Amino acid sequence: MRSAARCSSCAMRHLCMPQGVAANEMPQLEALICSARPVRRGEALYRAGDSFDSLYAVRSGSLKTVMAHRDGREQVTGLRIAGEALGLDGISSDQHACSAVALEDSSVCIIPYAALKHLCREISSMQERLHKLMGEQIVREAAQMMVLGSLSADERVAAFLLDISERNAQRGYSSAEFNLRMTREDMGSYLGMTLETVSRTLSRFQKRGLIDAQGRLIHIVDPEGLRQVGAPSNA
Amino acid sequence: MRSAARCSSCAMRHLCMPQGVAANEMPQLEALICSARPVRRGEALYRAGDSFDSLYAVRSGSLKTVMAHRDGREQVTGLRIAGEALGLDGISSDQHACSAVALEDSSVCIIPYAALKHLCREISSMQERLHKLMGEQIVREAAQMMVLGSLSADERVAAFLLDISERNAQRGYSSAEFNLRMTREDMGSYLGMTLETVSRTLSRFQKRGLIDAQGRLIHIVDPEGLRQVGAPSNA
DNA sequence: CGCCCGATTGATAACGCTCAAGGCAAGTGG
DNA sequence: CCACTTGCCTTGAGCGTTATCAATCGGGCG
Repeated sequence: MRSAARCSSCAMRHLCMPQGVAANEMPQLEALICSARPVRRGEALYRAGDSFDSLYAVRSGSLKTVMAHRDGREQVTGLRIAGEALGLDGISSDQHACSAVALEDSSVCIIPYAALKHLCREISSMQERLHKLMGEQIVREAAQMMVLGSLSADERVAAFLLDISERNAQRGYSSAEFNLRMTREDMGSYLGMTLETVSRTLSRFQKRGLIDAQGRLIHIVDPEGLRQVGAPSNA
Repeated sequence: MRSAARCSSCAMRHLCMPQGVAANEMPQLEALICSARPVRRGEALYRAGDSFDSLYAVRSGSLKTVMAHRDGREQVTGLRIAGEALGLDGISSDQHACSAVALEDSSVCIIPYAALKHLCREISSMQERLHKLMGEQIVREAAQMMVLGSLSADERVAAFLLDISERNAQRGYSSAEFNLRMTREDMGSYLGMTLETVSRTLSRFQKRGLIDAQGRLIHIVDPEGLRQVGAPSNA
C-alpha cells in the first residue's frame, strides 16, 4: 500500500489542477479523489507502455521524462519540478509514451483521468484549465524542438539554464540558485549533446562569470549575459 | 469574403473532428459551424501572435508550422497533410505560438474553439476525441525531439521520409510515392540541418537504391532499407 | 528566351563527438 | 579509521560529421 494522503489536506493542493477554477467550484474539486504518492530517487512513477489512467502533479522534488527508440537509445524529453503537471503523454493511446523517473525523492498528486474528464464536462473552468495545460505542453515541446534544431551547444545550455531559472521563479523558488539534480548525462541527453560538451560549456560559462556551478548546484550570476550567449558580439 | 462552404457538404467531413463520435451525435456535430477556407501557396493561415479562436483541419493540400526565435531565426516545427489537425498551439495563451503557412494551394475546415469546447462538455466522445488529438500532438513532438536530439543526419532524413510515408498511408494516400512540397531548406529546418546536407543525403539514398527522388517528388523504393539506416551494419 | 529560384555538388573548416586519463566525493567493508 | 570501490565530473587530444562558402545546373514562369 502506498501513502494515500488526500491532496486536499496538503499545502500544495492548488497545484493539483486549479488556477482558474472558481472558488464556488471547490467542493466539486474535492470530490476528485486526489491522493499523493511518494517516488524515490531513481524510481519510475510510470514506464513507457504502462496503461494510462492518471495525470500527476509534482508536489515536491523533480522528475525527468525519458523516451526510448526501438534500438534502445534513450533521450530525456522533459524535466518537471514541483508544481508542474506530468503524464499527458498517455492520453493519446491510453498508455504512456515515455517513462517518468524521479531525480530525487519526490511526491506527486494523483489525478484520476476518468474523474477529471467527467469533472471537465461539468465545470467549464476545469475544462479550460486542462486544455491550457495540454496546450502549454505542446508549445513547450515545440520550443524545445527549436532549441535542438537551431541552437549551438553554448546556446542550448544557456537557454536551458534560463528556462529552469524562470520556471523556478514562477513556482516561487529562487531564480538565481538551484540544485539541478540531473547528471551531466541527463542534461546532455535533453539538450542533444554529450555529457563532456555540457561539462565543458558550464566550465566556460563559469570562467566568463556567467554562472557559478558546484556540481549540480547552479548559481546564475549574470542572467543577462546568458541571454546574450550566441549573439553576434559574443563570438 | 472567403468561401464558407459548410464542411458537412464536403466529402472529407469526417476529418473535421469525428472518428470516435457516435453516429447518433452527428446532428449536434453539424451544429458546429464548420466552414472551409482556402489558403494559397505561401499564404499564412495564421501567424504567431494572432489571436486564437479556431482549430483547423486540413481538407486538402498541406501546410508547415513555423516558430521564430526573438533573434529572427525561424524553424519549421511541423508539417500537416490533408486530414490532420492544426492550430493547437494557440490554446495555451489564446494566441498562436507559431505560424501556419500553406506549402501549396490548400483548404482547411474551421472549427470555432468556443463552440467545440461547449460541445465537448455535452458529448463525451467529442471530448475524448479532442483530448486524443492534443495528446497525439504531444507525443509526436516528443518523438521529434528524439529525432533532433539523438539521430544522425542520415537517420533524421530516413525517419522523416518514413514518417511522411506512414501518415500518407494512414490518410489513404500512397505510402510509396508523394510530393513533398517543402523546399530542401524547409526540410533542413525541420530536421535541424542545412539544406545542403539534406540534398546530399537524399542523393546518397538514391545511389543506394533506397529512394528515387526527382526534386520534391519522392518515391520510396526500399522502406525496409530506410528503416535500417544508421543500424550497425550500415556504416 | 532569359531570368530566377531552388537543387546539386565540391572544397574547406569548425564544432562537437569519441576515446582516454585523472580527480573528487560519498559510500562500503575490513 | 583507512583502504578501496563506485559514480560522476572535468579536462585533454584527435577525429569525423556536418556547416559554410562557392560554383554550377535545371526547371518554371514571365
